Amino acid sequence: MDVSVESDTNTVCSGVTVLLVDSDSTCLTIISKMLRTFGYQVITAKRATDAFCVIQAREYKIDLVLAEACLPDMDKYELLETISDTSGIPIILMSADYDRKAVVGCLFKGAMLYMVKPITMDDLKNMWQFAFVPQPENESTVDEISGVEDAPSMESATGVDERPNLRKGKGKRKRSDEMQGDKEEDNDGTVIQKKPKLIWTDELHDRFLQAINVLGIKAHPKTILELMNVPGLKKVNVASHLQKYRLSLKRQQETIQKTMDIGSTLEHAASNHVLSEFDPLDVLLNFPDTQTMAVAQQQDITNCPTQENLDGYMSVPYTDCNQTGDEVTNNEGLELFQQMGNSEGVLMEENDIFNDEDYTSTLFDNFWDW
DNA sequence: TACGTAATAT
DNA sequence: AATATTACGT
Repeated sequence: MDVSVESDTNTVCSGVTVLLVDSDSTCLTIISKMLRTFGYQVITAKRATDAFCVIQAREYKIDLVLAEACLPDMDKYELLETISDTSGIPIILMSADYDRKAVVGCLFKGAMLYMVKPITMDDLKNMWQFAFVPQPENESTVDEISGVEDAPSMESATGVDERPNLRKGKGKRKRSDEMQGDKEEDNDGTVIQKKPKLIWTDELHDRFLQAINVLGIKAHPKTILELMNVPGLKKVNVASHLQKYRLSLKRQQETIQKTMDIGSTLEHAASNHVLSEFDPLDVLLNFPDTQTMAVAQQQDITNCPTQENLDGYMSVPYTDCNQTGDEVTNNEGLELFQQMGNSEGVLMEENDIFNDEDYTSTLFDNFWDW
């Protein structure tokens, strides 16, 4: 060991929180240890999407992202776009392969530094300084063009985020009394963030519905996933949601069946002059239970509660997120669908598409009108 | 291997 | 309550 770590070197980095992203467990462990040796606070993630979730969750103030350039779930340029551009957190990339073009490309895309593995202690020693390099405001470029004024991003309402986050005093992070399952700490004391649950926002769910509409009978988890084309969304997410969706469909059908049964009995009774003075249809409409059922059936059966959630998932720019190579289908509908999702990084106009009554079909109409 | 379903866990 | 995970049969 030619690098000796002195105690005063420790203090230099001790306020800097690094989000370490590497799919390789060994790298993750080693680099994490090295970082902690210098006094960095380390949060680890194995996938780009996990890292993104950590950042979006804003539970920790990340000063620096140190990420392996080759991650299984995201291309390095996409990683830079999604994380660096949206959060403004400085990103340092690392990789074993040293392709000059790639390095320059990453720098051009906003990376602070591209380090070639293996990472040495020296590589990490001064890395904290990047947390203090002012980041360009890249959100303004779009707004300047469109002439729209800066919309205050609402998460600044927390009023805290001033990066870099050098804690005064030796501020310990939240301790175990506040940890309820989504976090844990390994034997090193390295904080490991478990992947947060996916929240099916209205937008996400709409996209899901659209995919199902387009696919029709071929709507299976895999195909839906591909068609939705949402970074970070996994097949299991879709499968789980699909299961729930189908269950609710089934319940809906049963409800309809019940109403029809009641209707027919009433009709039957009326024809037997038991209730001859009532118009069966009228009875049906005014019969409290059946009415509720009819109303219930009109509503969107799958309306997930709106929550303040990972705007992350939907605010991710969709453009260029198909490096993972979606198979292009010849289906016209599919192409339309893709275009639509990729057009603006916005899924759908926020107008009054989403009203209660049968907004599925409204959406679908809108889809074809696109 | 992917899928669907039910049961169960978080 | 919503979502994730697991087990198991297809």
